Amino acid sequence: MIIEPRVFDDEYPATIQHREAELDVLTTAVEPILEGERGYDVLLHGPQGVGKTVLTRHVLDHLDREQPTPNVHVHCLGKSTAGILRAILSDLPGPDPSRTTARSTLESQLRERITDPTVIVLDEGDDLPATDALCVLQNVPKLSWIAICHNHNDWLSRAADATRHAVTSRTLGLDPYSTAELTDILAERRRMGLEGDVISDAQLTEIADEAAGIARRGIFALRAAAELAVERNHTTIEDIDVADSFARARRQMREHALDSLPFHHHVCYEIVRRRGEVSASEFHERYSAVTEAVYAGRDQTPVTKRERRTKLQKLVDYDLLDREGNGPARRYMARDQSIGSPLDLTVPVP
DNA sequence: TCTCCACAGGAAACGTAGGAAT
DNA sequence: ATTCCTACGTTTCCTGTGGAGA
Repeated sequence: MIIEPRVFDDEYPATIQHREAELDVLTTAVEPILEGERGYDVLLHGPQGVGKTVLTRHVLDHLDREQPTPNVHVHCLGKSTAGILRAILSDLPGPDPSRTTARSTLESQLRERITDPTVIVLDEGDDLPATDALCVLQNVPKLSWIAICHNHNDWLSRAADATRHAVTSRTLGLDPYSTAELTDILAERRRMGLEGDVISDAQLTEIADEAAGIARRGIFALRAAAELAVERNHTTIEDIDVADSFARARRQMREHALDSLPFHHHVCYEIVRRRGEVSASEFHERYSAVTEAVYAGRDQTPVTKRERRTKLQKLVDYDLLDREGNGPARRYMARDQSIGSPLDLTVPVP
């Protein structure tokens, strides 16, 4: 049924549909590069899964075909200024900087290595204003950047004046797609990734509608529907497969997110998940009760309350936990209690 | 309404691993 | 071999906030 699984991956280079105006703005921003000049800096914003990264890749691939232009894609989430600079240098020709190379050294290496127009894509850049990375990059003559974030108002209010000034005329927002637009996008994936007519137009529209304009959600659901049909020995995707696809797609996205997190996060997640819902005080009480068993024989040691709060925040950001209330009334709950940690954690339930 | 307590989260300090310099 | 330097993860300290109880 699925003839080309890659079609449903985030990185798959599909054609860009229903983003003509946005494509134009981004293309104009990199146009000076064709004249050997530095491009314009851009802030690209919009909800998760509406194609910000895909659009950026498309524009840079097109630019590269017209005139070979180095570009570096950096995942900024959780990185410090030095971490971002190091990631850029690692991707450029030349020796990789070490973990402890001084920041000032990284800055001068960057200026030395970037002699031709280069574009840096700062993906997941919501926390960039808290770092000095943009100030450093703005001082590299031939370098321009495209920062990708979710909430641009918040981003701009936290950004340094120079940064805000650089993107005032080039802040570009991507809205969720309409159901009709997303149906078109899904139809293309159907054509490239699935056998014949295994799914009807009406079913595609249903998926698009349920995805509420979020392309990634729709594409994941389409793949999930096909997987379910195969597992159930259906010759085509049936309505029941479509109906069940959304839960499976959400589950896959969350499992992937949990997989990517380190040990402490798994401990915190499991404590909340096994209870379903806990208050902050119950959480800390439980953490203290299980640490001896959970951390026994490991390199890591239990973390303090303050650090646990940071881990919980990350789990909320990753859509694995939800929370309600403020202060002492705050409660944490698992978004999907059926998703367990892939690590075999022994968190005894009393 | 006031006081107390626990939590949230920002900022600074600290300890450590590991690369660079001597 | 040693000493120094750096980034990073974590802890410590702190201020602000909200609910519970008097």
